[in-house]
Amino acid sequence: MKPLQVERGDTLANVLRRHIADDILSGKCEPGTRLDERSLANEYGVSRTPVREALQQLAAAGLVSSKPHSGTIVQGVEIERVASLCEASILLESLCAKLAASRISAVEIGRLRKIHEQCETLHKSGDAEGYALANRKFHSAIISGTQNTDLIDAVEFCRLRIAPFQRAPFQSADRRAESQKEHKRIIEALEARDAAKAEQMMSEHLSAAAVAIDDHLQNFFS
Amino acid sequence: MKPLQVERGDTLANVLRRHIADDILSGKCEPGTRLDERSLANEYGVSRTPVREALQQLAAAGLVSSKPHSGTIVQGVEIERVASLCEASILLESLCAKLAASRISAVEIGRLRKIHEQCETLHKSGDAEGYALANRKFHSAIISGTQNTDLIDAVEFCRLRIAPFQRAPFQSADRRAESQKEHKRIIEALEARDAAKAEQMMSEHLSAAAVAIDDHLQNFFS
DNA sequence: TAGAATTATTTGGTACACAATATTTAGAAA
DNA sequence: TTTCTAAATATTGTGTACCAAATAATTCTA
Repeated sequence: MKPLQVERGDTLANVLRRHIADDILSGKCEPGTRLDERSLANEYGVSRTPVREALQQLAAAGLVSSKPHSGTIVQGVEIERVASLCEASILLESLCAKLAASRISAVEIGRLRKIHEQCETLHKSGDAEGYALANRKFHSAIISGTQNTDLIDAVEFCRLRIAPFQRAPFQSADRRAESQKEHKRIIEALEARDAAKAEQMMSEHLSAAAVAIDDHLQNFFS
Repeated sequence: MKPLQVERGDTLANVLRRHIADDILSGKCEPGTRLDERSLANEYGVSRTPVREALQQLAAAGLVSSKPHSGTIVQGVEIERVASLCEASILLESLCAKLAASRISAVEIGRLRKIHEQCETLHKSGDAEGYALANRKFHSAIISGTQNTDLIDAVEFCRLRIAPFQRAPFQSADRRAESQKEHKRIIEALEARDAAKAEQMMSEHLSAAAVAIDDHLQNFFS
């Protein structure tokens, strides 16, 4: 039974949501896993009520899918769906990179550089999980650079869904090294305020990532 | 007490969510209105549980905002936020139009034309509410034309938030007439499979809509 | 073996109680 | 009067128990 702590101004349901979301994003809960309310309630030592609410929030975010009376499962790996997710992500994030080129602040670029350095350290130390996490931060930082909360929300909404599939490719040090080079080019384009180049670089980066994800899935299903 | 009917394979919470969402989108619940659970439960003759779940879903969609222990209110009219919403919507839907130009099926174009005709009828009969609804369908049809469910979800996620503010401008017959012309040009671009033009036309159309929305809000606050 | 009927299990919903917190109201002090 | 503090209030958040409804699993029959 895992102990939970709720800060003031927060709710148990929210804590649960984040906890379960972490388990999904970090791969502890594999896609396809059934999440039944009673088990989770027992596991965390709470009643069904907050568990239900947490699951509904996750369903709204698209991390799990639930059908009335037949429970909720972690969003599954349907290979053509991943392709669709990758395409959406490429389109949306390229758009963000283009926009961010003219809007991201100097402070934010500084933060971006710092994240990039952290990525480098994690890559060299072989911490694939850590790298995946830092990579997410890197992309979020660029999306935030658009300075438009509603655009940010929409794009993050899409990114959240693809997150569970983005970890796997980073197990490969080669892919991490490639990714680092691509990140560097993106930062340079942003610093140069070159919108077209930032868009182009982001598109190429995510296309490469998409290929890596697809590769991994193909291996998985053979 | 409003009677509710739940279809098989659906839940009361979902029915409630749609009902409340309609009330918000149609302007029956004005922005800023407090939605307390007990009142809603009494109003619909149900218990608090499904009401809570419906409200949480609406919060996830961004139609209402809720803070722990202090209830949920219909998302308010902050004028700079509307501008941000409009910009996000312009960017995302233009992207969709560009993509849809090469992907939308002939059947879908047919459906689009039909919706366009309905819009024409509603416009001429002076039914502003009906026009606003049909207008939403028109835009959704184009977004769906991208054939990418994840992109569709992300864009609709943004569109849902702006919906409450898009009704007002259509009170003006002039704006409806302009809108119709713009819609026509968009359809023609899509039929010609001219991606650049479809993108351009959609961007201009939504920019004009954004100006109309802003105009209306300025009048409202003076 | 395939299909139909039955059972089991899980979710969806109701009702009620109580705890926790934000908000408001009233009161005390400056 | 004003402002800060403290109690009162209302609403949300969570727990418990129970039942209904629907799906999933199982058994039985043809």
